[in-house]
Amino acid sequence: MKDKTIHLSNAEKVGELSRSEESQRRILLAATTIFAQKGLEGSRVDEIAAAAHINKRMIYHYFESKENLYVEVLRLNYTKLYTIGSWAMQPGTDPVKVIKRAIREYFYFLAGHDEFVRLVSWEALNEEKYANRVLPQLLDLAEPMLRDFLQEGQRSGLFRTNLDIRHLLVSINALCLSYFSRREMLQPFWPEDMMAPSMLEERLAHIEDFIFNGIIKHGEEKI
Amino acid sequence: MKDKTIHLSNAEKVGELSRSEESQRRILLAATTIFAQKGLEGSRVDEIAAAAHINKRMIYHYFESKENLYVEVLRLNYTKLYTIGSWAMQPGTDPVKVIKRAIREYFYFLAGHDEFVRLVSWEALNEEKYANRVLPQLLDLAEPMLRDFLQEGQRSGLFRTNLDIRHLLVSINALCLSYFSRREMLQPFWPEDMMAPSMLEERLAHIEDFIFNGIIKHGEEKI
Amino acid sequence: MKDKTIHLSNAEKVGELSRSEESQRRILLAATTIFAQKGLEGSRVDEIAAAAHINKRMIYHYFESKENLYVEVLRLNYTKLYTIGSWAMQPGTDPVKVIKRAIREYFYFLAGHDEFVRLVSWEALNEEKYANRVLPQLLDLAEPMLRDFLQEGQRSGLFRTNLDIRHLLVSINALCLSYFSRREMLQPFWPEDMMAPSMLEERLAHIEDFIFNGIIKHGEEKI
Amino acid sequence: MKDKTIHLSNAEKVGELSRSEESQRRILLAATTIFAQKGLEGSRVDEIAAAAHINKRMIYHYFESKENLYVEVLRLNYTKLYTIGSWAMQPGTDPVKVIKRAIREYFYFLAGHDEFVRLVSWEALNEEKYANRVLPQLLDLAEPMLRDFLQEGQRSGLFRTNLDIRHLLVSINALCLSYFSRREMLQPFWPEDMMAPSMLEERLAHIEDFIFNGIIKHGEEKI
DNA sequence: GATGAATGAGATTTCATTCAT
DNA sequence: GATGAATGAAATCTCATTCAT
Repeated sequence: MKDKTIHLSNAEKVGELSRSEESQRRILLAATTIFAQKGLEGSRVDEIAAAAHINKRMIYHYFESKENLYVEVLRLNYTKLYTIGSWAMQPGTDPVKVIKRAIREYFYFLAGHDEFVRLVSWEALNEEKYANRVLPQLLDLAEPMLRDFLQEGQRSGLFRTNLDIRHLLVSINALCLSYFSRREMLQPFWPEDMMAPSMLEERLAHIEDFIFNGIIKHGEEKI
Repeated sequence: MKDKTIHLSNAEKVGELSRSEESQRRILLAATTIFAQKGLEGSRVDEIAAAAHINKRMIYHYFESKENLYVEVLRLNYTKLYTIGSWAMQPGTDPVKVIKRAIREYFYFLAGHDEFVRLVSWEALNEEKYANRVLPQLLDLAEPMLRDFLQEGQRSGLFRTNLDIRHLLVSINALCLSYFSRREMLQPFWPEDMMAPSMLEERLAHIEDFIFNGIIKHGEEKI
Repeated sequence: MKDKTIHLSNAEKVGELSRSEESQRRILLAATTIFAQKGLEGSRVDEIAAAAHINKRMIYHYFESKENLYVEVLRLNYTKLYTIGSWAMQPGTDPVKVIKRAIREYFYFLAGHDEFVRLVSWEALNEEKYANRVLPQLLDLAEPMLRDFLQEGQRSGLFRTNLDIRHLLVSINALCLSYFSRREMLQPFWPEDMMAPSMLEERLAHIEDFIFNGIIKHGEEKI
Repeated sequence: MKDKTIHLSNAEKVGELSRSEESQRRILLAATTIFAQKGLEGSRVDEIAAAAHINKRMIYHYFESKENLYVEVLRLNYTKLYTIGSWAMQPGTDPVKVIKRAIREYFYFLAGHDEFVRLVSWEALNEEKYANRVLPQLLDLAEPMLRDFLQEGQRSGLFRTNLDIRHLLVSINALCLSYFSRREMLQPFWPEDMMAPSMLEERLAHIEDFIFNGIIKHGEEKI
């Protein structure tokens, strides 16, 4: 009951999950969907149990409380990004290509993981109360990776020297995330489904353009 | 009870509010604070009544339901932005200055209205369910203003011709808003209080820089 | 909600209780009966609400939790003994009469307050966990009274000098209380209803006999 | 499953217990501790299973229900007193010594068996509901023994003739038991740990003093 | 218009017990 | 005989809403 991470039983290290592990995974998946949709307060344990096809009692057996389950959902989903991250930030010869690739990976991760986008948004409103039980460990893991990646970008002379990396990261993140997190509101103004491949590529192109060029016609600057 | 907007009674058009109007205003202010903090689900009618120093029954008298009160809170706060907006988007001779000024106004509006930032974020997660009862009217009012403003920007040759205005608006909004909406998470990485005047100016400078220049050193582009 | 003691409202200092006070009193009376019967764990809030003819919600409104209600029940009932106590330990000329009178009062208090006997017994098993939230204040009030009473007893030469007052009190209490607290088990061995007046007098006589042939200096007996 | 007393299997009448018997004994011991501490309602089957290092299912296998297990715990522990009793009530030449010895044995049995003290107290509050499933048989066994013992006391002229034996037994029991059952409450008023050998002897001395200055015919004392 | 008391429906959590292996 | 997973019923507690004055 102490250690909530799911261990594979000896018998079946590969592939198959024990009955208990399978149940826990079902609960986590159902809870991810519902918490992402309705937030911690708005979600009902009954609903999660029904969606997981399991008796409500088992949720308390495995996760001790609704709140705790929520934290585990965060852990599971935040970890996914970390996993993608290690892949996305691989070095390469062309620094522009390297950064474009990282942004693309991140963007499509968000496109493919609506629950993640929403969980992150709930947590922003929760003042990261629950995420803070999970993030420190993940950041410890991710930080060296990210640091190397950024240093490489600077060394290669990609970033203008007067650019504050902190602000840059906040901004890139904002450009990617907001397309998804505000979708409900923006969709009416869009020519077609914002999740259509062409629209996604369009947004990504805009982001790249925006990042690499700014909005002003070159040669016309007079700031 | 149909029309929820507050009309001044004939007797006191100027300045003073009747007892009833005063109560309604107190409720709306208290509700703004609490809904902004905890969202619709997370807020308690009892808490709002206590904060408004009014009997809970009165909330139902004036607003009929918690949900309805929430919608009125949205209306009140969204209207504030509209009011600022008319001022921020005034034309001028220098198109760069005009747009910088608009961004600055918006940025400092957000800086000064944490409740607005949060209400907008809750609504994004609510799939704009409640905001949709309020936004159409406001957008009808705001749209011509915004359209004129953007056309002026394009006519003056400020925006690169291949720039999609929709994306541009989404991006500018994202760059401004995310600094505030993710503050809780970012603060630990910041050198000082993110709301300190110097930090706000720094962020604004970054946004302008970002918008007008992109991240790459000019002359080095090879995309 | 802070102060759980029941204050009479200004309007009706004498006799009548306000609606709210009446409800609280009904809850406390019902809870006394049920907690005395079944203990904290064994009692159901639903049952108490039904017995008090009130909505369950009000119990939480007035008392915040089942546990807290239990503590207030203890306070109410323990206070009764304190009230009796001030009357029972009045001084007099004949020390033997004085002490007999005190014992008689205590004994008949127990006889008439089965709930008290049981509440005290539950608390003994609860390791006085809840009583400890109540007793300190009551003991502070009762102590000087008791101290005077005992000193008077000693000054008058009633108690043998080698008698440990602490043990004496424990013993007198045990002799009185056990008749009631073990009644269920003893009744089968008794000739008639243990609560019948004659049986009560018989027990009291035994206790006096037992005590006075124990605590009095030999040669001074005049019972 | 009808007869809940534990029979030794033929194979191992002496010393060793079979696996099954060992399990049952472990359950009974764990259950004794926990039921004594928390009572029937307050104890959790899970907790007992954990304490007995056994699967919960086995408790149902051997004892059918929690309630039934509780009864068996009572049987086991009440039997202990009966066992001691036969030893404690041995006749002797000096009737005063005989009775003092019996009281001492009983007193130290209680001192050494906190679980017994508590189980007896829970049962008093349960109105002997569960004990009644166990006591009749034990009393049948114990009664002749006790009767002989008391008759011997009377024949030898130890008890004053006007003494009601029933009351006397209740009183002696109360004097011994209350020291332990009210310990939690009394301890603060005691000079040192109430279970310290010296304190126990002090209490026993008080009891004897109390009893013998009470029950013995005057003029015959020779303590 | 204003208030304090009350309520019913439903939320989270708990627990003795049983199934399947 | 033994085990881990599962369950249904019921407990405590919560909250938006309404009654009575």
